[in-house]
Amino acid sequence: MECFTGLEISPKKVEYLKFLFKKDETVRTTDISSELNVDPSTTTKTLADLAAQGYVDHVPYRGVRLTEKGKEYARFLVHRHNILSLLLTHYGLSAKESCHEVSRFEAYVSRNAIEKICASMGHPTVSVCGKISHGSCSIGEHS
Amino acid sequence: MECFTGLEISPKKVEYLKFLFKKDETVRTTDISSELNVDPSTTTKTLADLAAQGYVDHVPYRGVRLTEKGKEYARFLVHRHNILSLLLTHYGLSAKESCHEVSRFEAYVSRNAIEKICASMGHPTVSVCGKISHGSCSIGEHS
DNA sequence: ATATAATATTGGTATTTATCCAAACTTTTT
DNA sequence: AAAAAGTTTGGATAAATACCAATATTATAT
Repeated sequence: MECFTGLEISPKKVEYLKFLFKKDETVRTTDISSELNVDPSTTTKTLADLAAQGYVDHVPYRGVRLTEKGKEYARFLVHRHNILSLLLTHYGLSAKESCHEVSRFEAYVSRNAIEKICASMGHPTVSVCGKISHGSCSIGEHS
Repeated sequence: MECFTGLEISPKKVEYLKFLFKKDETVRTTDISSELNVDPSTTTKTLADLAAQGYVDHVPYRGVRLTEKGKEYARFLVHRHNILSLLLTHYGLSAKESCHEVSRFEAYVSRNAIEKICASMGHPTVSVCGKISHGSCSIGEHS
């Protein structure tokens, strides 16, 4: 557990995992493709990478789902997105702007930074892109 | 003037321009290479790209310097770095951490966001990585 | 002023991330 | 079972980054 920096996967793969987390069930290649606006063959290939890294289980022609590791990681990814989006709204960006802005750079923000920002904000529970859970923070960890 | 989004150049090129801006004179390939820890041949090639995009003038075997466009752009790049670094220190990151963290994602933060953040902070004049000038903001523009 | 050293560029190659298309394959539907 | 829908494979491409070896240029030293 908790042995990740937040920088292990590429920007696009972050989107895949966040989507998978949101769906919380077995998802089909086409679902991902239409959500992310990429060719199904691109999805298949990306899924192969994510499976090789242990984030998803992919059964060809059947579907994908997050592994336990993938779930834990995706929980962090969503949390990071929410914290950063919330942060930007504190500086005059609209909810939509913040969310969009964050999507561009979130993959490069470390877990360490997010934990500090989150703590500094008092572990907020609501963001502009949805509720915030703290399962990936010090707080909320089943400790 | 001011017709850029802040997203026109890649992360590594941002570093080249910031360095060139800092030196503020003709710089040699080797200077850049040792600063950025890349092979001189890599520098030469990157410089060719930057020249093609109009940010630098490169005289082979002689050196590089920013064009006017490059200077204006680099001014923004430095400003962006400073604003973001300052921002992170407000959330419990040390100066060094902030600077390092920001270096990873700054290339993906838009000018629009920076202007809003800067305004929201009251156009601060000191950051953790140096003084902040506002030549790339609404404020400070010779208007 | 010329050999040598230092610096820079070119050409070739590689990796990572991301993407598409066409063809082949599997599953579902009719 | 045939057709349609969905998925995967194979082949290609592009951008960003980077290295090495070879070549070219400039500077230095004698």
